[in-house]
Amino acid sequence: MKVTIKDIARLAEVSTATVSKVVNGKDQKISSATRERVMRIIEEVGYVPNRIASSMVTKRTKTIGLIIPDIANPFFPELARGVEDLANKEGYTLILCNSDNNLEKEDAYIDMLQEKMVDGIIFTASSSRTEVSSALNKVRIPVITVDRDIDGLKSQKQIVVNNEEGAFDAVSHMIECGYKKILHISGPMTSKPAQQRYSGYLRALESHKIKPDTNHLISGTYTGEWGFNAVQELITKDIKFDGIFCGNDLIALGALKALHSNNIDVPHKVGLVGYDDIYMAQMVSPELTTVKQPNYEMGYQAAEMLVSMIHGEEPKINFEALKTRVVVRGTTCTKK
Amino acid sequence: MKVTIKDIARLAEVSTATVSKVVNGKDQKISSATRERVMRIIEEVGYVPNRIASSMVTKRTKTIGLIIPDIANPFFPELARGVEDLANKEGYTLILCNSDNNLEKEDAYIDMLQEKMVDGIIFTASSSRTEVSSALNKVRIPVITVDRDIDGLKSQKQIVVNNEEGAFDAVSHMIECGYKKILHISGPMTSKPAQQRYSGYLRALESHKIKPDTNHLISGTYTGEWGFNAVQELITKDIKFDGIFCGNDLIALGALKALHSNNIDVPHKVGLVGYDDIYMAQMVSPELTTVKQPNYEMGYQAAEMLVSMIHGEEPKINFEALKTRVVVRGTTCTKK
DNA sequence: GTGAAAGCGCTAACAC
DNA sequence: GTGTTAGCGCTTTCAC
Repeated sequence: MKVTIKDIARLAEVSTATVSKVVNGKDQKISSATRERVMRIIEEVGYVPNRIASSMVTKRTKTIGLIIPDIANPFFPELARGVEDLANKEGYTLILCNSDNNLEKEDAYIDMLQEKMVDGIIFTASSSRTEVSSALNKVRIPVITVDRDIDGLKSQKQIVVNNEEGAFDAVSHMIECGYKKILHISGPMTSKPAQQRYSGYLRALESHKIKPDTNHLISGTYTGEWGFNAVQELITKDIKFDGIFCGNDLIALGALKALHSNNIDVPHKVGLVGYDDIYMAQMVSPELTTVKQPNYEMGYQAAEMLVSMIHGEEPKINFEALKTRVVVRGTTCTKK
Repeated sequence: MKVTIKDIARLAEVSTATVSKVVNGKDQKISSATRERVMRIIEEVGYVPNRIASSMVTKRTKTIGLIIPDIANPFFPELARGVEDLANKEGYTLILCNSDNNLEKEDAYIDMLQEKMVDGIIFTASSSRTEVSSALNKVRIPVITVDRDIDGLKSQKQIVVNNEEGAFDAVSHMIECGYKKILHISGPMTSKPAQQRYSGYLRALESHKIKPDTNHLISGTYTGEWGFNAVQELITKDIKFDGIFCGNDLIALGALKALHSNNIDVPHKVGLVGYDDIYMAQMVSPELTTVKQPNYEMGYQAAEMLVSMIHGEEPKINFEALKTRVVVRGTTCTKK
């Protein structure tokens, strides 16, 4: 039989109220004699407070939910880690949900998290979500969206990165290196970041007076396989290019592999730039030039914002667009 | 104000017991007229059942905890994904905890998970854990250890892979390719898997009558940086080798990078084998020969086992050692 | 088929 | 400083 606060109270010959106070550190008014006695008993019998029961009365579970497409996608572990670190620091616990970019799964998780009475939700909407669902709309707890904003989500708080600018900087860098025919292998164009990176790419070309190629945009999925296949096809179809700006690092790594297997010299014949700066970007050779996304920070700051909302503080900022940075490594310049 | 089961009962002019039954599908004995009325009201007012309150009485939270060293380490996302998939399928929710290989953090999480009344825990012990802590010992809910077993954990159920055999197979493969001086760059030798892989490595050499080099074992951490540095040092110190068996893929990828930057031809001059078969192993060129760890399956099966224990079924097996498989790719053979 | 009522383990207001 | 007590929202037994 589980030992409860009543057992401790009985054994220590105090009331449950007293035990509750010492367990929760609200023991300024408890004499140190009783405090110590209570603590000794707790230790002796191995009492574990039931936070579920506390939650019943406090209306706080000290739990937050994180909904992402897929933790196995290298973009998300760091984000998740950032969230968990802040959560842990603030005494919160993290429920992890993988939506697989599936709207129904997303909605099911949103409902479930609310049933479990989480105090708030951090949410990376799937790339296919274009508008607010009814599940999302009836949420009455704080929600922060990360990386991808959702049109029409009322009183929305969000953490995003400046994708347009990041892409602009990356492509400008490529142009300055001297690459002339730069294509863009992107992720699914339904996703906001993909759209934004694409506009940044276009703006960079424009501002350098370069007219984009007819076939400049090749859109697919955010995977290494896609990057590999896209480049293979380019080569098969004999489409010319001397630079590729990729929608993310996975695509770029796949592209790099395809370039290598076709004996195309990177960076001398073709320049290659990714996006995200995942761990692996530095583990290939040549190392991948990419746009550093502050993934960990996004998670951490989102959690920070969420916790402050949970505590009832209106966050100073509703919208934080974190800065990206082009990290020049071995797949660009050294040039030509 | 939150709407509760009482509100629904009042609005539908039934008792809370009836509402409870329809919400939980125990409505065989409820007339379809009332059932539908109740469901309509629930829908109309947007009632969300409070599972915390149910948990109070059912003593079930339908939540499991997962403690791993670090979700940002590429080994764990797949494992976590496997756990979450099974959990979700069975109606469980996953709490994610990163221990950073820190025993205190681990113990704190163990306590916390119990306070939150999770129904069970899946646990990858940190590489520094050599014995059962008191926190771990007073756990009264099902625990499954994954990947790393813990000496002395009573009534332990575990999922591990056969590390010794995996290493044996990998090194045998290298020998058969013709590599003669094969070194082992390992992770921390305090960790069980590291020890087991090392014995597999030794056994393979022995069984092929090869005497290990004086400097054959170079142990460090499970990171790409370590692999890179280890190889650099080997080269600086002018230690000869024509094969490296690495403790994991990260180390191998780092090693590959160092080999490339020193213009050492892989696989013709040096053969290289990793361990784990992380996603990135196929994204480098040449693609990495490695030992496939069924990470996803480990997570999935661990969760399966855990759920069956939660349901009170003694699992048929207490100990499941999953098979590994050598995946021959571009960093070995093609030989010499 | 449906409802009344007890109680899960805890906190917080208030009394003493 | 410490105790009494009324719930928190739900499930479940048992009676009708």
